[in-house]
Amino acid sequence: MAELKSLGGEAYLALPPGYGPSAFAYGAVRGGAEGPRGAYAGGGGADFHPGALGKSAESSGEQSGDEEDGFEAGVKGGAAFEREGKLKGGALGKKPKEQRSLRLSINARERRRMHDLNDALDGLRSVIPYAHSPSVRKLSKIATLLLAKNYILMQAQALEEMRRLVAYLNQGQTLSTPLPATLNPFGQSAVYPFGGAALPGCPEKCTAFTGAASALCKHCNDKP
DNA sequence: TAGGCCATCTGGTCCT
DNA sequence: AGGACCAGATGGCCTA
Repeated sequence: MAELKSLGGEAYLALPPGYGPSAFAYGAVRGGAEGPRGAYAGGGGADFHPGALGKSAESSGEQSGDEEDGFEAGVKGGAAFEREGKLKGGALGKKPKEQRSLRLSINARERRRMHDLNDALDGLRSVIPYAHSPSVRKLSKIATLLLAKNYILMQAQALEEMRRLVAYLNQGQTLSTPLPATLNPFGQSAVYPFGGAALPGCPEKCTAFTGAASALCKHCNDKP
């Protein structure tokens, strides 16, 4: 988290209570960051055959073994399935063997879908600035999403501040000139909250800025 | 041991 | 009809 704050200089990359350091920065790898735990080694299915679901096959669509593995009697959901004694196909009057085959196919698709989702989350993690050390536990899903959101907000504000600085440096131009729509994806009313009040210590210069202490403002930095 | 996180199964719903 | 998406349920693993 320290790394995050150092990048932004502010707390935009901080997570809400509960998703903070305790959520992922233990400094301990949980079964190996990309290790067995993440490799669907067993997952939930009590009788699920771990070996058949290696990471290599998950999102590639190669679920050749799906039709066999995972549907032993004791599988978690399978138990429910047995209990219910019905499913879509059953209602349609399919033979039990066809029902089972259809169910396995649906399960495999869902598994693949979730693996793709996890791959996307991994991709998101890879571009979020946090400690990517093997000694640091992988960000949880919720932490990844919250951190990504804050990171986007931080980048948006930095961009806005940079634009205002450019306008300020170009003294000849009107500081209040709105940015072209093409350069302001958030429109006139930005989604990120910061006001336009002058900084107390720098009223004559910082009215053009956002109201937040700015590392980009020379006057703010000069004044004690 | 409790709580957090996760993978998987499942049935329902919506869309093509 | 088949596929995608979703939410609930279940159970395993890990950490405090």
